[in-house]
Amino acid sequence: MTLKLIRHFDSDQEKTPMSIQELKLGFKDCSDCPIRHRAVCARCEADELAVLDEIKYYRSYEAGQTVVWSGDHMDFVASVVSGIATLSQTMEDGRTQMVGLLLPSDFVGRPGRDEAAFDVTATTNLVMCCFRRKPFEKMMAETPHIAQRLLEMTLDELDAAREWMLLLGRKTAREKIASLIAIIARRDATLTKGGGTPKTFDLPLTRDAMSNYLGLTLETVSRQISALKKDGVIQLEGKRHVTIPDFQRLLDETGDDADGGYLV
Amino acid sequence: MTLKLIRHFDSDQEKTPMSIQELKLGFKDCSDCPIRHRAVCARCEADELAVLDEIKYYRSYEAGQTVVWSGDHMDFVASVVSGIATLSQTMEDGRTQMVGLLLPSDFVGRPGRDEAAFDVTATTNLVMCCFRRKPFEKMMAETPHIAQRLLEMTLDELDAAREWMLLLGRKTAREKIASLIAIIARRDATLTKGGGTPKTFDLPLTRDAMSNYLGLTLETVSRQISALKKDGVIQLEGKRHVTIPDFQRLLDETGDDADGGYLV
DNA sequence: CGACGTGTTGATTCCTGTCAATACTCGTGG
DNA sequence: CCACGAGTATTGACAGGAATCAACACGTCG
Repeated sequence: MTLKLIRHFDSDQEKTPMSIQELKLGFKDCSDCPIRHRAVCARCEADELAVLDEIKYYRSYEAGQTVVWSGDHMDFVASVVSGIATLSQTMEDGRTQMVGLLLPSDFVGRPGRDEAAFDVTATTNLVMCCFRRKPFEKMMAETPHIAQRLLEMTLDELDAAREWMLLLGRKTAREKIASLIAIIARRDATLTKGGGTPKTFDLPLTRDAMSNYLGLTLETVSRQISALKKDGVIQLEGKRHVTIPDFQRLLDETGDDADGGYLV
Repeated sequence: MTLKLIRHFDSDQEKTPMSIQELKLGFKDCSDCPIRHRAVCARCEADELAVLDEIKYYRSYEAGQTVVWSGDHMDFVASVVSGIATLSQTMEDGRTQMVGLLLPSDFVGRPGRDEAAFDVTATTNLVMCCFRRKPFEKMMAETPHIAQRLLEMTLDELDAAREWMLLLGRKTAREKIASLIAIIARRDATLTKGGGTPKTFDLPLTRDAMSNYLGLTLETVSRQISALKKDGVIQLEGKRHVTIPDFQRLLDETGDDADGGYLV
């Protein structure tokens, strides 16, 4: 377990801002920020960052905590700095569907709306860089660099959502699992610069979270992972650590086009 | 059948721009345009419209025609002026999933990308207001009104895509059909100002298109429509004309929250 | 040790897909 | 005028894949 320097907030308690020092983020200011060149602030100049700095504060959550509930009042928007969060929807009878997977640099919240449309949950320990909503909106209207970057990010998310819709609507359970593993493997490769073979990484999601991502039950997820393992498409050490001996073999199982559209 | 004044283009033929007059659009310029206040140009001032006017041209397609194929080069972006188009993805073995339903005022194409990511098909006769991509991108960088509106529209689309993901991943066939009919009924009510009971309208999609929207087969769509009819949730005249005697009853079948989040 | 969270596996059900036959509408052409 | 075909839709029989219900394994933590 990591040190308990990351504080725990109950969602109905008043949350207090922290300074960078308190959080032990590992960086001092925006120029050292790990998401500096990918987040909503990516295009900002030094003077623009200074303005952002005025309205920002850090907040952290422990794995499993809810960041906001659908329908809650949200007085901030935020960027994920580290960790993973999920966006999800729940029906009255408890069926839930994940509708977004938020990774470092991803944006949470919607300018112009003060009510959360989805549940946001931290699936790992999570640090977010929050901006007070009103000043952020004002700044968006004044500094095109932010609005431009946000548009670009939103268009990317929309594309991803549409790929995801194909998966949910038309893929078999086996194809869904293969697709998810391929997505995670690709992302891991870009983060760690590990483009080699075999690819090795940890699944950052529980079976239950995977089932919510894929529109399956957790039993089906477990069965299909076992099947892919039995067929030699993946190898498992423990429950989470995956090795992919032949990435093309995995891609063949996803049902996607041979050339994929992605660079591998 | 409408007059054949709307010209037909084969997708591999050179497409020629048309003037407003040729197309018999029923309006003379942007200020009379039916989508003036909802499309990407909604926030533009008169002088900005004048610039847009320089780079725009109209194009029309007959029902069933493909507007662009996924992977095609696209030298324009566009707004739907009238008619309905769909965005869809197809897997190698022919399985297809609709990922967007484009109604009047909706935007097609992505600034900064010259290759279509999805198939765009006209499901009814369709008129689009096209902008040459390069000058449009230049203009976006210079006139915040366009970028602002596009961001707003893209965020709306992302929200809609996420609702759709819940439908695809977790709803039963019956709930999917009820949801689709409710969506169409709501939209029809906003267009025709017909908020009354019973609601009556035509389904603008074939059974096959509905199945692609919902991630079902057309047989299942047909069966569930028959079932809803048998149970008195909807009434049918012919194949397409629907009457909803009790809208709340229909909403109860969608699986959504009782209060819906939508104003009815 | 026992409780709990997480994950695997088995038996069974049932919803939806698949394959197939038929009906209806609309245009076309003999 | 009617036969014919194409496109659209309905319905039935059947199979199969995923959900459901249930038992059990494993590791961690108190």
